[in-house]
Order: sequence, then C-alpha cells, then structure tokens
Amino acid sequence: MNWTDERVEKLKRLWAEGLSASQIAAQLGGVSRNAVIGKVHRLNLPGRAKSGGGTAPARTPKRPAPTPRPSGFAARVPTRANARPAGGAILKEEGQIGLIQEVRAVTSSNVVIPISRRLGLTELTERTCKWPIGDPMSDEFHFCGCESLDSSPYCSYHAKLAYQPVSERRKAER
DNA sequence: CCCTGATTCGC
DNA sequence: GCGAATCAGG
Repeated sequence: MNWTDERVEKLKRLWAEGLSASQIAAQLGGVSRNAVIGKVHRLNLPGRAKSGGGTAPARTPKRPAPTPRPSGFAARVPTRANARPAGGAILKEEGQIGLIQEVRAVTSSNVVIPISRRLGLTELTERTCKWPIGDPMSDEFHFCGCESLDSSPYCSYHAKLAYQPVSERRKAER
C-alpha cells in the first residue's frame, strides 16, 4: 500500500480528530500503526500533546454516564427527551441548543439531577451527537446528545467509534 | 499484558 | 520515504 494523496488526507483528518495511530491504521487498511506514526512524523504533523518525558495521552472521553441518582428517587424522571418520537420525526432547526443542553430535574430535596444528553430524536440538533443508544423499540431508547464535533454527527467519543469497523467497535465498547 | 506515541535504522 | 523493531510510558 502506498501513501496516495487521498490516504494522506485521511490520515491527517483522523489524526487531527484525535484517533490513535492503531485506529487510523485499521481504518486506512494495509498499514500498521507504526507506519501511521512514521508517516505522521514525516509529515511533521503535531504530535500528541503531552509535556514532560512521557508520551501517549491515550485519552478516551468517558461515555456519558447513565446518570446515577441517590436512592429514594423514582427510577427515571420523565421528560420529553426520553419519549420515543411518534412517527417520522424531523430534526429541529438550529437555535435551540441552549434549551436542550441543560435538561434537569429539581427534586423536593433540592438535588439537581442532570439528565441532559439523553435526547430523543426530536431533540437532536446539528450540534448534538446522534449516536443511538439502546433498543429503538424500547422507551429507553435515546441518543447520546453530547455536543458534537464540528463537521461531525457525533461527539468526540462516538466519532471514534463511528470510524471503527464493526468488529473493532466491540473492543472499544467493553 | 493491554494499550499509547516516539525513535531508530536498514531497506 | 518507508515501516518493523524497539523503546518508554500509562
């Protein structure tokens, strides 16, 4: 496999998005992660930021937690965000990001339960992650809803998964 | 051990 | 220029 302009361009894009060398190699195909790293250096692309003598940031954004709540609360605070949209819903227009980013429920004990980022289809905008979570036939079904990357339908975490072959996603999900 | 990126060096 | 081998760290 040779480094065509196309492949180099892809390499640059994925590296800039923060994918690891092995992930990029898997997506490009036909090259090892060493080849990717070597190429990155030859291209004088910025290495992974990390001061000191160390290397390897290896940071993977945590998947949005299923919002643990103190005992004594209802199993789930009902919100429209959790409701399964009926029929063919259409994405909202831009301009309502502020409304959905901080969906919260305040209980009588004054405890604020952040339940944002578990958005239904109709709550998605161009700036929210559209990674589906759960069984679409279940009321639990929702979308990630994190803030999405520029020019990506997904947040940083799910953008990485999206680039993986299906077989590789399993490993990342464990 | 799994992973990460960095570096070296024969090709 | 390329990338396997190796190194060093988390």
